[in-house]
Parts: sequence; C-alpha cells; structure tokens
Amino acid sequence: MASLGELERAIMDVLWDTPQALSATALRDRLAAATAVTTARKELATTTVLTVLSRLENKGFVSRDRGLRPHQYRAVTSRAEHTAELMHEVLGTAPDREAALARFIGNVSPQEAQTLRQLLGGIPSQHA
Amino acid sequence: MASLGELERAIMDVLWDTPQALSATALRDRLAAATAVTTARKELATTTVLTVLSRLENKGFVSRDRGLRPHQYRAVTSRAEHTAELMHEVLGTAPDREAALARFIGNVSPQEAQTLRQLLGGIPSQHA
DNA sequence: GTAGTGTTCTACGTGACGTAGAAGAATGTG
DNA sequence: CACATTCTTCTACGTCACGTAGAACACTAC
Repeated sequence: MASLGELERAIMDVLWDTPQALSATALRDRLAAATAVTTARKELATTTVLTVLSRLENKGFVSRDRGLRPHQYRAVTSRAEHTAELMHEVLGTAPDREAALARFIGNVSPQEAQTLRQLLGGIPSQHA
Repeated sequence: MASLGELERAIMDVLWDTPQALSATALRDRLAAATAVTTARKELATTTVLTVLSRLENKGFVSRDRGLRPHQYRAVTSRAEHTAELMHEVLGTAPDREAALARFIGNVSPQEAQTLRQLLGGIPSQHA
C-alpha cells in the first residue's frame, strides 16, 4: 500500500471524519478549519487540494463522483480499515509473524488487551 | 519512527539475520549473496553501504562500535521488536484504536488468532 | 613511511509530495 | 447565445529522502 504524505494524510482525515462526500472547496474549508486549531496551516489553494485528491484517487484511497458537477470525493475505506490494513502490511514484512505479534501484544495496554480477548473470544476469527 | 528505504531495509534485514556485528565490507558481501537469490542487485560500492549505515545510525536503527577498527555494525532492536513498534505506531495514528484493533483482528488467520489467544491468556499483558 | 584498507565528505540523480498558476471545460444567467 | 463564474486539468517548481558512489582523509601493518 502506498504511503501518505502529510497533506495527503490531513485530507484523508477530513474525508474519514465526514460521512458524506465532499467537493474540493468544501474539503479545503474543512481542512482550514480543522487545522486552525492544531497547526497553523495557511489557506491552501483549491488547486492544491485538487492535485492531492487526484493523487489520492490514483493511489486508491479516494473515489470521486464525476457525475455531479462539483466532483464529490469520498474515502474508499474507513480509517479503521485503513489502519488495520497498514498493521497487516507491517506484520507481513516480518518473517516470523508470531514473534512480531508476541512483541506487539507485550506492549499493549491492559485495557486493550482486554478488548483483544473479547474480540478473540469464543467466536473463531472470520478469515476474510 | 523514521521509515526505511529499500536499501536501508535490505541492510537491516541482513543485520537482523546476523547474530554478531558486521563490518561494512562483510555486510556488503552478505547483501550481495542474500539478494543474488531474489532480486538481482548489482554489487554495491562499499561507500554506498557505509553511507546507508551512517544514515541508519542517525535514525537510531543501527549502532556501531568505533573502538574496533573495521567499525562493527549491529541492529539496535530485533526485527520482531521493530515490527511491533511499527504496528503500534500505525495503531497510534487511529483516533479510535479499538475500532482499528477490531478490524485488525478480523483479518487475522485462524492460527494467528489462536496464537493471540494464548499470548493474551491468563497472564496480564506486561505493560512496558 | 608507504601500501592497503576503512571512513568521512561531498555530490548527483530520481522520485514523492507540497504547492499552485495557467489554461481549458462546464454551468448558470441575462 | 454570450458572458461571468466556477470547477478541473495540465504543467511546473521547490524540497526532501534515498540510492549511489567518487575523492579525500585516517588508520593499521609491515
């Protein structure tokens, strides 16, 4: 899976936090609003957002509806799904997956360990 | 955690597969041998390896013993540890960690799910 | 101290990404 | 339909990480 740059990631974050699809301008505004709180990001040109959206589309992270006139952009997968895929990708780079998993589990907080036990509970994992 | 390029990763792989520390030339040779099987990587100049080793040292992935004359290089962490750290880093980017974990678990193979159950077994996770 | 070997410095090419102007396409309004 | 407005695509530049390695410098051994 291709990785994301800083702005690409910021844009994905906006899309992930938005249930409906967004136009480029709407996205630009939300980006400005969202990042105004944290980092002071200057207003981006709309073309900048469009360029990045195109790149994200090529990478398969974003789909766009060309039917509507201001094209509508949406994230292809949810953030949780994306995160999980990335984790699997990382895990996949380890020759000894079990060892990596063991280390991973070893550093999980107690609460999360509990969550994991429940997730793994009686139900055998649905191997998708 | 800084990420690794292709050659950087290949070098880390050699170091991870080697119990002792290696000199730059030894590493270059192992690299050539290791990658000869898979991808046909042409012989690298020793300086290339040294440059990358220095970069890896700056990134904190490699330590070198400057006491011995051909400097001896070794990986700072094990591969499993590295993988686990990366997984945690990815997980850390998700605002809803539980959701991400749920997705992650959902796509784990049955055998690995079993492994995870054992790892999570009676013993409460050692929160390091 | 000279040869050989190892290390650092410097540097170039490439590709990804942030950034955006200029030009082209679509839409709406009078 | 003509024009203004809005949106999209094309093109492009700066920067940074990384692969790559020569040139120059340091150390070791004889």
